[in-house]
Amino acid sequence: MIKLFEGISESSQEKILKSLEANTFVFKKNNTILSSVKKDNIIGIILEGYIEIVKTDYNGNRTIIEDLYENDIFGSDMSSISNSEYNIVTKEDSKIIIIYFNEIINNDLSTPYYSIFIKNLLSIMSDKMKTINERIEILANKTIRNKLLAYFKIMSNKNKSSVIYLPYTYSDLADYLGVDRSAMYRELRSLKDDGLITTKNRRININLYDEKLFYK
Amino acid sequence: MIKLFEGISESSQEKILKSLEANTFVFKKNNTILSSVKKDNIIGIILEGYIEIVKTDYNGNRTIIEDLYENDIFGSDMSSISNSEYNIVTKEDSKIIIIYFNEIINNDLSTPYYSIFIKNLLSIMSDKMKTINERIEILANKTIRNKLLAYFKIMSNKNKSSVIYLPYTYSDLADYLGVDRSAMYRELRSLKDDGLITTKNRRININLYDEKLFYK
DNA sequence: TAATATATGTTGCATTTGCAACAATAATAA
DNA sequence: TTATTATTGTTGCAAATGCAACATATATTA
Repeated sequence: MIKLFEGISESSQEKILKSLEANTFVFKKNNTILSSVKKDNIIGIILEGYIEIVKTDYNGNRTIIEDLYENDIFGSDMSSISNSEYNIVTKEDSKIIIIYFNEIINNDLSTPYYSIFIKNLLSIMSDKMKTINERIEILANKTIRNKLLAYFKIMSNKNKSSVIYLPYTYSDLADYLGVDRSAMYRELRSLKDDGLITTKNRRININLYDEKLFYK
Repeated sequence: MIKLFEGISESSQEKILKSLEANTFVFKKNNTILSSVKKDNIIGIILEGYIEIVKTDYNGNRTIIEDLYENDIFGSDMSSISNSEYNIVTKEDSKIIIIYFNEIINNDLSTPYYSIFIKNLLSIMSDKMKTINERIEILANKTIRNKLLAYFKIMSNKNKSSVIYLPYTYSDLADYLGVDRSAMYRELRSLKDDGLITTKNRRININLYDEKLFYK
């Protein structure tokens, strides 16, 4: 079920999409679907699949901005004044809708179903802001250790479990945390040595309970 | 002019605020207006003044999350699953509106002016997402030098000028960039030595043009 | 299957950074 | 005005980090 269309009949969905000049696209796995071009005024909504937004700067430094799944949105949050390149890459076969933000704002379709649509969008954006802010909370930490711990805590809270599964490789995690991969490994080892985590492949068990050690 | 009410008559504004159970508050300078308590479901809109959102973690590490002026919003973006404390502090006498987000979503007031209101909010949230994302772009840099440069570039682009004025102290800047103050000073000196910036108090002139040096 | 590419894991070393501690200046309050 | 507090500016040093260069293991593709 697509959250964006919650409470809206299929025929109304079509009317909305038509009036917004929205387009649905289907992409195969591992395709760059949008690079730097014209992502200023669009909102993309993932209907199916798994895509990743990756920033590459002038030095070739890769940063994973976010991983997006069904119901997630992108576009409204990409900085247009940066001189880095954002790439939107499918990690699985994916289906997305692209809407022009101005169309949403300027459309004066004041039907009940359109107002539900807008509220759904508002709600999705609010969720997304929380996600982006968690990212800031992680990145604002000064040490790799604390970045990892912040990441683990947030993931663990989300899953309501002390076990988390990395959604990507450890290299990607380093890119997500904005740190060097080998340095991150050192810290992971140190966390293991301190008994704060145990890992098996991309499965990480977190012992949150020894708070003193946790925040050393 | 308050962007949130753009295109809405004063009488309609009142109706909206009443139906959303919104409250307007006035605060004197240097007051903590909301601490950790119950900020999950609210949106605050700054009508007048200047407020700052500051995160303090278990170790006393301070992070400036954002500085907010007229028309800015807060609340929808604060992570509720973190174990850090967020404080919202007035830096000047300020006037804000607090709205419960659920009221917005669940309100079925489908009048034309309410739909304008929602669109205004959508637009404000979209702007805010851009701002938050710029923050990520800054924090994702590995070195203090590059964080500073990213910050300068973004500010300079915003002002469309190679001169920027820090909106706060250099100590605050360090907290904003998530780095140690003295280490930041060293980098500032190095940037000056390389001729990339000149400073006079909180006025910073940026020489963007020597790109090779800029991204060394 | 073999060949190739990607991911994991480790280390030495130079650089960057955080921390603590200090002095000097500027801003604010009594 | 003077006293007090906050900000600016600097330094030595230990710790953390990035970088480069590996070896090994695991996936992926031909």
